[in-house]
Amino acid sequence: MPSSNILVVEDEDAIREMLKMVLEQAGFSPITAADAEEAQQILAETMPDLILLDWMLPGASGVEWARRLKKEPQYRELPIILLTARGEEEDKVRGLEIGADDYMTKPFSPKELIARIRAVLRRSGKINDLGQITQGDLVLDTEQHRLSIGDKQLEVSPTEFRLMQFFMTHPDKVFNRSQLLDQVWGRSVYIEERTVDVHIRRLRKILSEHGREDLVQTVRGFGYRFSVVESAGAPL
Amino acid sequence: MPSSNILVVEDEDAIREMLKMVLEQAGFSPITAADAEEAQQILAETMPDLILLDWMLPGASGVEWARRLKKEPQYRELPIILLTARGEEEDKVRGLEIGADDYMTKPFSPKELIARIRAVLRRSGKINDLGQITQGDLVLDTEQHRLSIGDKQLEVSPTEFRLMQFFMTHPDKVFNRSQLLDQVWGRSVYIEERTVDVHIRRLRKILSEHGREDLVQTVRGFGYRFSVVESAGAPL
DNA sequence: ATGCCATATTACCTTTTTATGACAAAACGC
DNA sequence: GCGTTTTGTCATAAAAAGGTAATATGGCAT
Repeated sequence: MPSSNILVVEDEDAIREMLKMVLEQAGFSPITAADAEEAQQILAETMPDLILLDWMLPGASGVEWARRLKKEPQYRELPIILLTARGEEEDKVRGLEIGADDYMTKPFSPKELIARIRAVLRRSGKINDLGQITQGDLVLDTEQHRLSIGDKQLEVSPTEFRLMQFFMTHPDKVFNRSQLLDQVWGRSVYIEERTVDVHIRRLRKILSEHGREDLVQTVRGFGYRFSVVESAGAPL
Repeated sequence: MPSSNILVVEDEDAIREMLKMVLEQAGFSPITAADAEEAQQILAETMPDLILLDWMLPGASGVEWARRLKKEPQYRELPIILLTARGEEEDKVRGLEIGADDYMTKPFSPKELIARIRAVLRRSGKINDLGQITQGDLVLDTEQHRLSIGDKQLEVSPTEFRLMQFFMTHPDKVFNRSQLLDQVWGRSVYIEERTVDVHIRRLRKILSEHGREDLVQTVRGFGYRFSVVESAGAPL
């Protein structure tokens, strides 16, 4: 698996270098820029998987640049984590307002930074440029309309495909039956909530035939969750 | 009641439903009311963590109701976010005057709304940036509906989860059984007080299986307290 | 040492929730 | 049209959770 490219936009040399080191250490491939202009040039050449952006930048402010980025369709889905010196709520709200995916206040621990980057990357469902969504060794190809594990094709019905697509683009989050009906079947459909159970079972059956047992998890009293990470309480 | 309860008071059906969906999506548990009266009834039964209140309501105006609320000690600390169609400064000032914690003008983006709600909740010490509640090395994630210690998942039942959530959002404070029943089970439930003991025990059992022994403490004659700090009386 | 009271623990039963299997209607491909 | 697949629903089975009551334990005052 090629490592994720992280575009680091930070004007202070020391911090930029520090970030670069930390990211490399964690197995990412950082590309650095000192200001928005330089970052823009890099963007023209290569599409990173995530941007780490300093809130305060000389010239065009980082936030301003981010706002512009988020208006361009090709960059809309590019996750951005903002870095700021201050931890003021107001900033935070404004940051998230413009579409940042997360927010960190300096000083922060490298550990936390890495954790958040991973979280954001995972949340974004890692859609690659081929229109594929990957979760673990599952690959859902929207263009080909195929779901596969490795090179094995899974035979899924249309509804199962949509359900799977929704799950894979929203991993690790619980949804109740009503939400699933809304999202997968479409709002304004009058369908028994229990029907969701049935489709979940059908999906599970197919997955289990390929040795994937616990991807779709029951959250009793609430609904279901898709997750590629271990769910059970690991034995001590 | 898996996560933070948001009481939504909004008369327009469409907007109310939209808000409900957005909030659910974000992992909150919305409870809706169409007017102040209905909202008042809900308040009598369950204490939400935050109120989203429409400025203009039929009958008793939302603002009027909010003002009354803020006079009652038990509701004083309950955060309120006002929603209004107009963006007039005058309104805003009046809104904040009566004690609203934030203010949003329609139309607003769901993302911004969520960000503000989280900001307000966080200010009141209830939730972190990611929608998680952290106490020591315990992390309760409302979105994922997971409770974990480090990367180990704890298997808890719905009631245990709610109980834990309540404890984690109200650490270091003693609650008697009646209060716990009200808060965790919801007012208007007739349940034996001793039942709380049983659930406390079940929670303790799970926690102790992961080496956390004294998080839920007995306060003889009063009730129980959750605390991650060392209980007094254990000299090194 | 004893009685009392509050909490802890255990066992049991009921209710709630989810999983499953079967079936018929609907949609689809040919 | 006709056979096949897909889909939604129901009835039932299975599992999990919740609540209660009975009992055990422990601290404390007498």
